[in-house]
Amino acid sequence: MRPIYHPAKSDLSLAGVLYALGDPVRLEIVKRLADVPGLPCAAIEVSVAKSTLSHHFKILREAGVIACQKQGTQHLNSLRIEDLNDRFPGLLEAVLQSACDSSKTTVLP
Amino acid sequence: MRPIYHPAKSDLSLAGVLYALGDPVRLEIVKRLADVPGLPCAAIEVSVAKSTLSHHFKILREAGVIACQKQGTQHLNSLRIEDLNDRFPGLLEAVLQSACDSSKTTVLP
DNA sequence: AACAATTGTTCGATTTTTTCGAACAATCAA
DNA sequence: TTGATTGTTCGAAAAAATCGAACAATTGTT
Repeated sequence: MRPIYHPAKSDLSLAGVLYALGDPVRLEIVKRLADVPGLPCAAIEVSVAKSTLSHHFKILREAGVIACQKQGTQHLNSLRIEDLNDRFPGLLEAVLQSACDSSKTTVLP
Repeated sequence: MRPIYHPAKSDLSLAGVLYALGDPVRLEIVKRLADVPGLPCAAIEVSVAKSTLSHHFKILREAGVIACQKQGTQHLNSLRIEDLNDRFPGLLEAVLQSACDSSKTTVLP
């Protein structure tokens, strides 16, 4: 497998990060990773096809929202909290607070 | 012309707002409106077709990011600052601060 | 009243993105 | 080896973005 691409912190763009966050499935992924860092893709329970979920992880990764590390057959994902806070102070906190405090965030159709 | 649709504050979704903000053109619109409330569409200088710009305004409006009021032939746009702050505390401030980078950071009421 | 100018929306076609299932690749365990 | 697990890639279909042209609403001018 090819090495997994991650953008440098300095290459993150606000529009790119907001775009990555602007999808219910991806927002759910981010919310879960905020609670439990290091989750594999399969630990996210959403009602989309496996290939679509893989696509969502790729969007998040290439936007710089998450980092991904191979371990065995799994890909362990975590939020790039420090990088995000450094480039966009307060953004992640605001997103996570809004995403979690309602707790009725529906991901399904 | 039909009356212009604006979602109620309670209908705003985080993913919808983030999606609306996750585009360079729309982010530029929001940035300009943060500086100068009440701008008509034509005051935004971006390199997209007029019809595309109209589409971007519609996305922002239907996500609840901006409100739009007809006055003559113009549509005066402004950010729904209070509604956004009420539903997603800290989000707009973080976005505007990162979007405007080191320049003036006049943000919230 | 016309008539044109200004501002923005809507329409139809093209391009781009998203989504899905199926096939593929990598790793581990028996 | 074989099988199970985890995730990616491929090709086609569905959805969304973009553009230019045409349209609509209002204002100003003749």
